[in-house]
Amino acid sequence: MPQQPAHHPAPPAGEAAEPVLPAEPTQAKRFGKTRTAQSTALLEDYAELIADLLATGGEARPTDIARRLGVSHASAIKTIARLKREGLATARPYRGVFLTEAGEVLAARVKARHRLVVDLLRAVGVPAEAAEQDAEGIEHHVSDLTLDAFSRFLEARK
Amino acid sequence: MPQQPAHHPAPPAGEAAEPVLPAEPTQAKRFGKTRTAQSTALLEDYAELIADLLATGGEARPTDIARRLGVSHASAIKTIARLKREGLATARPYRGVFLTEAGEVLAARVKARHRLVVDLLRAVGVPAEAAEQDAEGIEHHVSDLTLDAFSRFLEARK
DNA sequence: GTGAAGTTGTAGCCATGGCTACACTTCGTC
DNA sequence: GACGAAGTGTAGCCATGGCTACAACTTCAC
Repeated sequence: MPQQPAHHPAPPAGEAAEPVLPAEPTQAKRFGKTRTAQSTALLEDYAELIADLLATGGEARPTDIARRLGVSHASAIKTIARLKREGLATARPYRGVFLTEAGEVLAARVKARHRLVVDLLRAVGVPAEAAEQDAEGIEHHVSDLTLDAFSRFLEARK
Repeated sequence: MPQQPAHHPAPPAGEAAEPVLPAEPTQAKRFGKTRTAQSTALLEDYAELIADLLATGGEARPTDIARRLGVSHASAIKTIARLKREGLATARPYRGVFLTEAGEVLAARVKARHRLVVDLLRAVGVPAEAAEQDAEGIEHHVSDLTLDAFSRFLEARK
């Protein structure tokens, strides 16, 4: 959804175009980051699911993915196309979806992160069902720094 | 972004339209919820910011809001229009933005939730800056149940 | 091999939430 | 009071991610 890039028709370009750092409010950076995160979240979810399907069932068909996520197959196919564009997956017509090297890496990272978030929520007393559910949304907004902290916290109280 | 509603032209409608519960996979519900959350997140952020501006500066002008969030004023105005549509804010042309009763309530809830999330992150060892930043994204995905757990956890170790 | 059923892909619509460009207030200064 | 700067509003574009409808392909049973 964010399409900041590509735009900015480059200020007049003739006249030095003032190098004014717009004194970007600190809140703005956070805000932008949050908005952008949402754009990768979907790809992360797909990568994770595809990895899961391939690992267990052996096959990741668009229809399976759509059913698991509760969206129409058309939506799934559209997103799969985007996965391909981003170099995370490969898929030949009527032949199922596979992850590229990069896709595998992403999936593994996402999966590990998901577990860590769920574990932390459980550790602070969140009921299992709520932990699973909320983790789904939370995980996409957890920075590496925070992840480290979670990890240390869990380690310490083990 | 989700526009599930309004659609569903109602299945044929002539023939009983099988009451088949599609055996909705549990994952689907979580997924849908996450996707939908994103749609309210923006309104929550705006409500909170407007409340903040009104409380401190006394005025909430579209341009101020835009600057604080790092978006163009046009984008801000568009979202303010949506706030109005949803009955969360009022605004007369060239006269600044105000929150309705409902908007105030939302803002207060969001603010409290934000604090709670930040406090919890800090409590498990996340550095201050990262806590603030990640909370911005996380807060929109924290259920009441989880919020309660956070609250109890913080209380217990106080 | 043929046909029906299921899967896949494409086209086209809608709302959100970014953006720029341009027009129109409003306000402060002189 | 007139003027220019700043703020406001509108229009129109783009990408994402939903959806339905329809067409094309595969598969499987017979």
